[in-house]
Amino acid sequence: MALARTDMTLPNPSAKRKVAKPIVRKFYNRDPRIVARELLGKLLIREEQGLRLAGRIVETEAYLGTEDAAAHSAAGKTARNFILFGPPGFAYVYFIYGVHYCFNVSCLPEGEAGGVLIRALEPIEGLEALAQNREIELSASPRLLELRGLTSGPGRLAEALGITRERDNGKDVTKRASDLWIGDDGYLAEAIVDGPRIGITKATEHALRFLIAGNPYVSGKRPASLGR
DNA sequence: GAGGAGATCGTCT
DNA sequence: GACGATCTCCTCT
Repeated sequence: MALARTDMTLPNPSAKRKVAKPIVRKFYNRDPRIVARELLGKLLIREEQGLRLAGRIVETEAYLGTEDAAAHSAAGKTARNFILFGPPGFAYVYFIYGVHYCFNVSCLPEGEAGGVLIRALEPIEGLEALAQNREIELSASPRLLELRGLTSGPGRLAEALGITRERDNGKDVTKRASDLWIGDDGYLAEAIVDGPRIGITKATEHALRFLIAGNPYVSGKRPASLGR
């Protein structure tokens, strides 16, 4: 696994970017392993009251269907996980450890379970609002470590974007009309690495975690060179 | 810097 | 009643 680079530039709001377009549903109508890999570099966007919060997806995990012991869908369809068995391109949000929400996107055709967990984002737009949602006060010129704490982890990014089960479970992320959607601004993730999923106890032998090599905003243990 | 434990509650058996 | 796709704080080295 590649170590994170430390010379990564901080988000530059004035940098020229293409306008993000929603990703079509057929993108999600594929094997979660492919979707998880190709979602890297895309934008997760929350729009509310004329304000846009956005982060670039830098880390994902694929969860397969009933054959994947670590997936919520392993035991079959339940009141909680029915979104995973539905059509592709819909948000599956669940509450974990009594504290955190986690955001997934459903994959595969209706009737087949599969999903991709979004594990980490690189903050791109609405940094102050993201920090406010996390109850973190950013300094005037925030350092990498401050920004990293906003969205490096499933629970953190959900909190930063104000994602909850009540509000977002079942939302269509292929439609801009949703206030939570996934867009493509043409960014291409150059180097992608994979490895075992983390935070699980079953089916740990599969390399179903994908991340952009060298991106400092991924979750997990921070590289020693980044400091505490 | 690394590792461990507690928090806290929805879901499933 | 047990467990969990996490995070944060505290202690130890």
